[in-house]
Amino acid sequence: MNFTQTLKENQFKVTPSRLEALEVLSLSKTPMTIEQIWQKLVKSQPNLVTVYRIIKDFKQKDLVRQVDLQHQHAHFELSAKDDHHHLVCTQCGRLEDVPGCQLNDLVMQSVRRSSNFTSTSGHNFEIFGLCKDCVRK
Amino acid sequence: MNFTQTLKENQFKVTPSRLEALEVLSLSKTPMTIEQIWQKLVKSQPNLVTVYRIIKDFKQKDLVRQVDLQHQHAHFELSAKDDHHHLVCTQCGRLEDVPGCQLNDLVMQSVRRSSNFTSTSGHNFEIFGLCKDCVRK
DNA sequence: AATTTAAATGCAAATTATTTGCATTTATCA
DNA sequence: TGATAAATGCAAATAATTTGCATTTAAATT
Repeated sequence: MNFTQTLKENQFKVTPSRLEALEVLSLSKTPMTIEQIWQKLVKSQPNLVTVYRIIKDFKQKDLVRQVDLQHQHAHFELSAKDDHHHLVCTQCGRLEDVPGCQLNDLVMQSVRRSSNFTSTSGHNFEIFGLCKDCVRK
Repeated sequence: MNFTQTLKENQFKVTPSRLEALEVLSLSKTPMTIEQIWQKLVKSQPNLVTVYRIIKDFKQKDLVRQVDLQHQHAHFELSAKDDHHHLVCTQCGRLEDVPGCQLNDLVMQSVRRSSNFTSTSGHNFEIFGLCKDCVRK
């Protein structure tokens, strides 16, 4: 995928931080916090505030989606990644991707029945429980 | 529902704040923030910190579930309420309950296929989009 | 009913996450 | 190459949540 093009298509100026942010997100197998993204931005080394702003703008343009794992901070992942959901350990935070998404019919059905909404931009589906390590304790 | 009994069953001391918190949550049609719960606690008038602690303890015992609407603070609702999910407006925050939950099979299937998890305590499913008022603008 | 005790609460202060204001720099376009 | 609007950095503000510690209270025991 061409990050420069992605940025241009979304009316963003092509800056080193934004390019590297896209790269970092695309390489990550799990949703990342702002702090985690920031630490991976070794080439551009932007200010933490800049990372907040970049990700916020990406979210607004639906380039990334926000994932809430009920930790103490938001997580983000590229929207371009395959639709999937997550298993989250409520004790240690351990995370597992659940590949594939069988929710699209349900989403459409929900919208069809709604009187306030006629379209959607995305959805989140997280499953909480104890991972095998935490069950032992 | 008998709130005193609910508290005792969960090894909580029966205090005015906890009783009223359960009452307030049970009367609410939408998930509430800590601040909103606090403002409704007119009889017991506890400190805001106490509300944080009460809800945290309730969550630990699965009396309430946390709902993330991607606003700037967490929301909570009684677990006893029917399993359902939410339509959330990404612009104005407008919220609509989607009654019923057809996700249990999917949750069980996900767990069956997982190597790290063998059980779950709950799940969240939120659908994001623009409500009809915000679409107009 | 009075006494004991662990748990619950209040208050002040700390911590963490996120945002804002403003001055400076930089990507883009004429 | 120069002009300009957007992007960035830095300091400080705000918002959400947590912690420490002293005091109060529910409930178990006498």
